[in-house]
Amino acid sequence: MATTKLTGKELKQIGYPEGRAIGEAQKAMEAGYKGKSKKFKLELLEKVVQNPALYLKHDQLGSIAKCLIIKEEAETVEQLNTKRIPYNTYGAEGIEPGAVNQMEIAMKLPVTHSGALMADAHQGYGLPIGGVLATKNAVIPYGVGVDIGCRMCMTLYDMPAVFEYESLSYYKKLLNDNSKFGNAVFKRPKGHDVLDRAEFGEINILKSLKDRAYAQIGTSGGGNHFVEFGVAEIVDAENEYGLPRGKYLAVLSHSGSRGLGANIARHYTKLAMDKCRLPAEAKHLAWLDLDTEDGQEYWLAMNLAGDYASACHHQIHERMAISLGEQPLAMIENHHNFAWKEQDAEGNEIIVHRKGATPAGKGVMGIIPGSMTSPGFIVRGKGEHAAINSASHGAGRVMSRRKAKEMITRDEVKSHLEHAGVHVIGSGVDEAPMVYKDIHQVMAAQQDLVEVVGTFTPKVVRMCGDERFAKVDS
DNA sequence: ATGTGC
Repeated sequence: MATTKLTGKELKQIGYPEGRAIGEAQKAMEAGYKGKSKKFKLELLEKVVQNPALYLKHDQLGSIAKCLIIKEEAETVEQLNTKRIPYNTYGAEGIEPGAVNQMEIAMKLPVTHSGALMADAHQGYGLPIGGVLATKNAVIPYGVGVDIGCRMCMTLYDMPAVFEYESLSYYKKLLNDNSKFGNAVFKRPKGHDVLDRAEFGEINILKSLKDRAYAQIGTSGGGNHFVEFGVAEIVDAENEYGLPRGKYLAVLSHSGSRGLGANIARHYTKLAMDKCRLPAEAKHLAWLDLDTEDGQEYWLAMNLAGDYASACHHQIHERMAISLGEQPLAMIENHHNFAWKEQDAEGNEIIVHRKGATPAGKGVMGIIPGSMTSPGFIVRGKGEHAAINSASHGAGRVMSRRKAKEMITRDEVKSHLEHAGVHVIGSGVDEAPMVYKDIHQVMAAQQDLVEVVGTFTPKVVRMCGDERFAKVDS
């Protein structure tokens, strides 16, 4: 019964390790010991964990014992290398020491091939945000990040890019009608091929995530995610879209894979940390070998989450195009939280993790957003091997969310936005423009990595209003 | 990032 159901926490208290044994124990108790008291169950399970070998052949408890024993055999303790592989840093003067420290730990992993630190780097879990890490046949869930497939997407329109007083309410209405933030979802979610993918039926964790993925498709979530109208200005006449130099009305979106990716990340991070034991300072860098079932499963699930994130953006832009009554001239998009199979300079396969970094292989197009009141950039990668074909994924935070809530007032943000002529729906002070680094300095630090094809100036922005904090609405 | 918890 619900009242006597054991929690993972209780099982850990009697000595159960993180991992499958906990789930097996819960299952066994529900199946064969349903009427028994909590005390009885806990005492029984404690005996199993203390001497699993005795219970291997037991009808109800054998599966728990198996997990406990196999786990012991599978668990290996990995050591860090004493020497770290050298790596390049871009814009070092603007990067906090915590991020550098995390990168240096990552460069000592036995599976590390190479790495680079981007100019917008700041501290994260395991690998810093703005960290690029190439490994040999291993994938690090925390090297991808919690929001798998977090990405940018921009559409450009052959429409006048004017934002006068009369047109503001029109753009605000389009944003309100065609995007959903926070917990909100569309009443009638659009279908998409990604929802029919076989992985949803083939991988256990995905079975339980499909319904919510269906409900949340086309939504943006929270945090630093946004959908905005603005002015794109193409400055490179030799661009691959055939766009003449000049100004365009543009829609820019930033979001990821919602609950789907978050739960995939959580599941496989736990699994990796369970199977791949590392010294405390590196524990979040636990990896999955790509030749194992878990590693292959994560790879498939990660790619599904990436495609789902992409689908969400495409639906946002599709809804906008319908409302605008125009087809976009071009769409530019890129993941910036993901892992790819790529090749090093000698042609060997490497697994490149970009955790808050823009792919910038030669000729690869991408978007590097600034802040609400500073421009973003449409960029073309230069294929710089020293940066592992990468660039920053934005300006980078200069102030934590918590600090922003302490230091910045709603009025300050309001007057800052007013002065810049930017109109905002939603957002909190923790996403105020002043919490970000100067994008121009960041771009200056990565001139060898990308060339600028165009700029984007936000005009009407929608973010997730966070009612717990001062809401900025102007 | 995430129904922000395990």
